[in-house]
Order: sequence, then C-alpha cells, then structure tokens
Amino acid sequence: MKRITIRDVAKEAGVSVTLVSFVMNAKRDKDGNLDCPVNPETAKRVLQVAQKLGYRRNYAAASLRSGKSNAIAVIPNDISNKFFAGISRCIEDKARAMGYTVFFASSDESSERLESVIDAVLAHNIDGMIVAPCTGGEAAINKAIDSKVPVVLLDRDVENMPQVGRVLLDDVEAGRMGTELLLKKGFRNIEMISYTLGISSLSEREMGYRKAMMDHDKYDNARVHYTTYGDAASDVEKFIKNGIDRGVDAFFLPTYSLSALVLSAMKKLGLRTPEDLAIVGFDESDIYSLYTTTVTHIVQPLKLLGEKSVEVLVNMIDGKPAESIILKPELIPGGSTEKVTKNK
Amino acid sequence: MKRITIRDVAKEAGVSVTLVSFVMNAKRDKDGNLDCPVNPETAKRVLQVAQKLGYRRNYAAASLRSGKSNAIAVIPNDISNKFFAGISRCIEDKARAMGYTVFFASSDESSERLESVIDAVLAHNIDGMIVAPCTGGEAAINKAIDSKVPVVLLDRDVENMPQVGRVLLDDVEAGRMGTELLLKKGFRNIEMISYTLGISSLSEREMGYRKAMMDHDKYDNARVHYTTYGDAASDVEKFIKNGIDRGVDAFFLPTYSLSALVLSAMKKLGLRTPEDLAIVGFDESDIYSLYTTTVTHIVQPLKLLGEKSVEVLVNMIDGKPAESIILKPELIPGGSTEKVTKNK
DNA sequence: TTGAAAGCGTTACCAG
DNA sequence: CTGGTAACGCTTTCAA
Repeated sequence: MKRITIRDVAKEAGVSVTLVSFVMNAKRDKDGNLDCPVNPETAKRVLQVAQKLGYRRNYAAASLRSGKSNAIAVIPNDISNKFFAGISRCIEDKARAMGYTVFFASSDESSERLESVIDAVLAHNIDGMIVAPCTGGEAAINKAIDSKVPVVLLDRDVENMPQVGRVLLDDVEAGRMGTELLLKKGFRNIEMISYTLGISSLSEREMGYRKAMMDHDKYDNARVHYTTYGDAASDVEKFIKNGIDRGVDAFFLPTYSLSALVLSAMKKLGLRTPEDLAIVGFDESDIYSLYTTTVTHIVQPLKLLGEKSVEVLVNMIDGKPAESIILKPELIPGGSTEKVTKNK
Repeated sequence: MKRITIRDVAKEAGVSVTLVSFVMNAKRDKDGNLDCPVNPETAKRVLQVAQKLGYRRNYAAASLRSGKSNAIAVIPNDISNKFFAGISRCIEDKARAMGYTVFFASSDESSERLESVIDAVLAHNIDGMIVAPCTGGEAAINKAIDSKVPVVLLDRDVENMPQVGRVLLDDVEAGRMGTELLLKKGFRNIEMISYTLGISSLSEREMGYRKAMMDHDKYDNARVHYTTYGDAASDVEKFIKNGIDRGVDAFFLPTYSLSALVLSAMKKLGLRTPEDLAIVGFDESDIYSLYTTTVTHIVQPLKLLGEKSVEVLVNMIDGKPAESIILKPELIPGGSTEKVTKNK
C-alpha cells in the first residue's frame, strides 16, 4: 500500500498542497474551530479526504523543512531503574498529550555513553531533551545547548548551566526530613550509606542529613559510608555489622537500591528492624509494605516530576524562558522507625 | 552554531557530496576498513574533516530520501511495569549496538491508544516495531503491516498473523513448571488467580497449570479465579479467604502484580507461607527474597527476550523472513513451597 | 482565502 | 573511483 502524501489529498480534494498543509497543521481553538486562514468548508472537505485516504503526516519531511520533529528525548541513567521507569511513564503520557513522541535512552551513568546517546538523538532532530545527568556529563549536555536544543535537567542538578530548565526534588529537605524523624523518635547514632557518584541529589540528601544531625547537636555522631554500584552488596553488609558493633541504632538510606540492600543484609544477618536497627528508606516499592516490619520511607512526587519536566521543556521549545522547579518529598511512616525496648 | 551539512564537509574536503555520503554510510568490514567504493585515502580525509567540523547526519533528510530512519519503536503495555522496564533496557542496549535509536510508547492495554501510538510512530518513519499486543490490537498492528513496517510480537501472541516475527516465553511450560513443583512437594488443592485480559501469555500459563493438574489426576481440584487490574486488590483478598475456608493449600500466580497482591493480602490476613498457603510467584522482584519466607517464583530470560526481539526485527528490516522464537522459563526455588507440618 | 514554487539535507541514479 | 543532479514530502514565502 503506497503511502498517501499531502499531494494525493490535495488532488482528491481539488485544492492546493498549501491548503492541505494549512489544515493539517491547524490547531483547534476553544470552540473547536480550525485556527487557520482557510475557508471552513474547504477545511472540512480536506479533513474528510485525508481521513478517507488514510493520510499520515511524514514527520521526516516536515522536520527537514521546518526544523521541528515533534519528538523529545528522555535520557535517564537507566530506564529499568524503578524510579525512572515510573517517571518515564508520566513523561510519556504528558508528552503524548502535548503532541510529542518520546525517544528513550539510558546513559548508564557514563559520560561517554551519554554523549553518544545525545549525538544520536540530536541527529534525529529532536525538539528538546529531558536529562538526568551523570557525573562528567556537562560536555555532552553543552553539545545539545550549542545546537540550540532546549534541555531540562531532571532529578539531578548541574551547576553553571544558565540556559537549562530544572525539575528537581528538594533533596536537602528529603535528607533532613528522614533524619529528623529518626531523631524525634529517639534514635541517636544515626548513620547514612551513599554512593560515590558525585551527583547532586545524593550530596544534597547528605547535606540534609548532616543539617538535621547538627540541629539536634548530634553532629559528632554523623557518619556517611560510601560505596559503588559494584561493591554495594558486600559493602552494605560490612557497614551494618560494623555499625551494630559501634552502637549505631539507625540508618538513613538515600536511594531505593541501598534500602533494598540494607533490608537484604539485615535479613541475612538475622537483624530485625526496628529492634536492632531503625531504617528510613527511599522511593516507592512494594517491599516497604511487605517486609516483616513496614519500612518508613521517603517518596518523590513522580507524576509531578514527570509532568513538570515536560511542561518546562515544551515551554522552552515554544521560546519561553527556562524555569526551575523544586518539588517537595513526602515521608511515609512505617514500623521501622518505632522506638521499642529491645527484647532479645 | 549553524548545523554542519554534508555539503560543508564536501567543500572543506574538496570532494563531492556523493563521496561524503558514501563514506558516512560505509560500514567497517572485519579488518576495520571502510566497505565502500572510495579511495581509502580520500575516505580518511573525509572522515577527518567531518570529525573536525562536528558533522552530524540529519536523519530527517536521510529518512525522507531513503525511507529508512534507523529508529525502531517499542510498544509495551506499560513501560513502568517491572517486566517491561527490564526488557526495555535490554532492547535499548541491543538496538543501540545495532545502530538503531528507540521510540518507546505504552499502549496501556487499550486498543485505541495502541492505534494512536502506532499512528504516531509510523508517521515518524520508524523502520520496525516490537509490540506486546493488547486485546483487540489486531487492527492497529495490521496498519503497520499494511505500511510494510516489520512487526515483532513480544511476550504475547496474536493468532493468524503470518507476516510477524515472534519472541515469546514458553508460557505453557511456565504454568506447568510452577504447578508441577507444587504437586511434587505434596500440595493438592492448588488454585490459580489470573486476569481477564484475554492475552495469550495468561491463557497459556493457565493451560500449563491445567495440564499439570490433569497429569497428576487432580483436574477436579483445578480452579482459576479471575479479576481485573482495578479490582485485583480486593478480589485477591476474597479469593484467599475463601480458598483457605475451602481447604486450598497453594496458589499459582502468573504475574508479578498478582504475586505482590497475594503476599500483601496474606500479610494483612495474618497468613503465613508455606504454613497456611504455598505460593509460586512470577517474574523477578526483590520481594521474593526479602519476604519473611523466600518465595518460589518463575523468571523469564529478560535479556534474551529483549535481544532476540531486536535481532528478529532487524533481520526482518533487512528483508529476511520473520522468525518465531520461544524461550524457556526458569524456576527459582524458595521457602514458600516447602511442605511443613502445620503448627498453629 | 487560495496557489505556485522554492527549498530543507540526504541518497539514488547515471555518467564519466 | 568520482561527481552532477533529481528526487523524497513537507512548510514557507510570496503573489494573486
């Protein structure tokens, strides 16, 4: 079946290709009328013919001529990661509603891969991109900016980038909030485990943790253990064993993966929460409600993060200025932070 | 910064645009040599100039002229769903390695949305698509086939579609395998909970379940409870309560979401596995190892499913015939299927 | 309100 | 091996 072009529609409707193009690009105003300089009767006929023939716009041609592709790229570090998978869906829905199709590509926390991914999507003339930058990703992002492609930073900030939009979590508040709860509940030796990734979200969650400890005059007890993706499983177990020996009574975990690893290590070591160790986890997961004791955790407003990032991006595509939006985390209380008298 | 075109490169290198096009499209053969009818010296110079100028191919133009876009579409029912998120990542990696960029779009189990999504990606001239079809999605998929766009069915089959590729799990075997284990372990009143989605994977897992029950002369005990996404939470709880009353000693769950709901309901009802009810879950999740008792579950070879679907699709794009590939599930044993003497 | 014609950057075709 | 040139289907002037 040969593909129907604008020309076929024009011929069949007895009008020029220009008219067809006008009609196909017209947006409907609030009254449902086509907003274009075309006789409504003619427009209607064109629409009918297009429908009848099964016309489908060729974005490649449109993009070549106009420079717009009606596609955006979304580049998380890993699409299969729980947090980004959820947010991606929200981005996708919002983008579709606004008339954009979405390219997805994972940067895998590697600046080389980020650069190659950005090269690829730029070659496809995308109109804008939403990126969760990895360490060292500045150069790649600047490539997009140099090509005048609007960029929105999601989840992680990069400093000294004036022309980008931002949709971030108030990570300092998230760290403070989690730690504060532990302190209020009477825990004292609260430590934290984090990754050496060098991304803003983690360092700010750490700042929040330190801030809360300081506010409660427990700064001397503050201690952060660092690990990497590869070593996390074994490191976490060590941190916990060692922590228990030193009298640590609570851990604040700033990511879902660390939370899961801690629960796993505790199960393996035969430790219970909150009796042996209180826990504040991060992000949403079934395990928080299904674990032997429900786990207190901090959730991000996924839907809002996704929708806002698309809104900010589309505004930039439309020539409006880049906005920065900071959203608030929420604390979901569970049994893992209830102070109990230890009964062996 | 003005975008560099093939013409700029040609001028700078002192050759024709044709030559540049040849060089930019040349694949490297096994010796690392450019496989094209161009003087190696010239080719090298062109490559250097392109690099220096920062040339980036404009896929819109290439696609318009050649009909190829080097992009494929992946359309699961929901990208945020654990199973598809994992598989998507594998697809993405494989596709990138083979030179393709990936559009993602969720069909949301709705044939209307599937159709609109397929329209959108076809308008972007994608070279092929990988789809997990929802009920009633035949028409939409035929649209792609009519446009001569290769289609690979992933995870779910649709009958009477001769021209499509298929990469599926041996779902009958998965159902049989899980049920068989329960029977071998001595459970007798084994029931199943499923969705009324009308998709092949679920109905085949059910066939496997029934097959195993029949093979062990327990067919009279076979019983499948159906629910929908919306009602699942409350229905599952009812099924379990009711089942316990009727002496059901095990449930086979054919999806991750049902497995999680069952564990959740059991926790709420104060039931333990395997003491009160044995469980075989589906797909991978942290909860299977973190639940009070580890949970026996069936896993799909995600990486293989993803990679194979890309391979089959790219072969079809290259004009080779459509293949059908059926992959084997694997059973991960846990504590939830160990027969124990019930001690109240 | 309508239409003719000029490209957008590539690749395909045909000559040399 | 190399180069000229005509498309591809659309949007965008510009003119009627």
